[in-house]
Amino acid sequence: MSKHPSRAIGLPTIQRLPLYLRILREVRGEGVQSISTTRLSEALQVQPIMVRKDLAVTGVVGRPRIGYQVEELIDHIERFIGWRDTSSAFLVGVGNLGTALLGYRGFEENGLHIVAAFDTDTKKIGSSIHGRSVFSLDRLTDLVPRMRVRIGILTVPAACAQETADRMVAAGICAIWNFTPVFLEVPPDVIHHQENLASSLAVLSTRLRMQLDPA
Amino acid sequence: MSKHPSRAIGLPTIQRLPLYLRILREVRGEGVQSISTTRLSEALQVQPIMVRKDLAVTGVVGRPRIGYQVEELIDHIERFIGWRDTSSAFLVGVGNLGTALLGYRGFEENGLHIVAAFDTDTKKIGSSIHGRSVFSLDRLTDLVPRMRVRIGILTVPAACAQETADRMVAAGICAIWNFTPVFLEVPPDVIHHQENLASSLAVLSTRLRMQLDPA
DNA sequence: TAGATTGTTAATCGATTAACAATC
DNA sequence: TAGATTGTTAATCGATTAACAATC
Repeated sequence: MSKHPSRAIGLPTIQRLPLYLRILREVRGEGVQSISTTRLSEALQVQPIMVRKDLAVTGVVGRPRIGYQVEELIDHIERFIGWRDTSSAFLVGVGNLGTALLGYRGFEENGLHIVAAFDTDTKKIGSSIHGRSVFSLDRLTDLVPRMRVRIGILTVPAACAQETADRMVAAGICAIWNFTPVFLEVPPDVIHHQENLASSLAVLSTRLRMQLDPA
Repeated sequence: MSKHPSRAIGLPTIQRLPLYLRILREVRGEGVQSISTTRLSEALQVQPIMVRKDLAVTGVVGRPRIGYQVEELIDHIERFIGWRDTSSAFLVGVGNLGTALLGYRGFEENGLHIVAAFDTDTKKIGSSIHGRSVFSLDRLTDLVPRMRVRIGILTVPAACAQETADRMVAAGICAIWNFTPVFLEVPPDVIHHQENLASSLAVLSTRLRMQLDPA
């Protein structure tokens, strides 16, 4: 029961943990029992010391000469991230992106279960998309507490992002995963995490521009 | 014609540039002519000094007391990122995510034009999705040079990610935007940028876990 | 002019990397 | 035992923030 230092875990570290997890699950599938940071660092193309530093935040302990027990390491990472037991989520906004996320398999293996979707379009309400019912947005207030859902995935058009977020908050959602390009204002106790394709594209575009036109 | 220091622009800076751009386009639409870093920093909830540092990399020059010319600033940011003239891209893998990206409007305004899609599924080949034709993957080698496409968007299943990336590279693609969770091996002159939903989810999940169970 | 804002130079902070003792 | 690997402590590097002179 290692007590983590409780505060100030770096964001980069948290972002790398799922990358290790993916490799670990892969080698577990191959029957590998233990693994060294050297091996992990090769797969991810980072320095071994960084891997050790990252893994340390989960409280896992390795053995010199041997490395880490794969099973134990997976367990520690999953616990640290909060992926050990599945969280339920609602998805609001069944457009292109919303539909795609409903069909995405990767969430389940990372402890996220989208239990239902919401929209304001009467043509969509009552239908079922990738096995999940689409409810009227009006039902949110009712269903969030009843189904004890804490996570809301926001995939509505930018124009109604803030308004929809407000409704999520009012319904009792604890964390909003925001796929719109809008900077939301939410109360300080509500977790807000924004996904930003434009930022990501900018990295790609800038590199490409620099390669073609170094100046 | 300010010459940027050419090397070592921080990644965080590049990722923030599109965020400024979004605000700037918004205020331009309202007829605003000039804007201060104070104003921008409020909209994005970052420090004003960071905004000035970020904008400086684009070579734009502001005026004390006034701020920056909105139009000029937009122009500089777009040029820096390489969004001034549109780049053509191919999308490979027309599953859930691929389909959603084909329907996403945001790319066009950020200088990315997806001109066609590719797949190996004969049921999809020959069809049209969100206005773009779906070709057989075999046509990639032929069409990349012919249409002078430099960017490839990879949305195939994880199992065939590396193989498909290899075909992109062989066809002459310069930059791969990888939406699979696979760490690709590509030649050093090929730009590779990986999108990772799991990393992003981990940030949200960890915060939620820490809020519920601080220890 | 007075004062708000830019842009530069220095200080702080955090993340990555290096060095090395401990250990199986 | 010898040697590979962990984990800790120190050094480096880069990004953010602070201070302040320059300027419109």
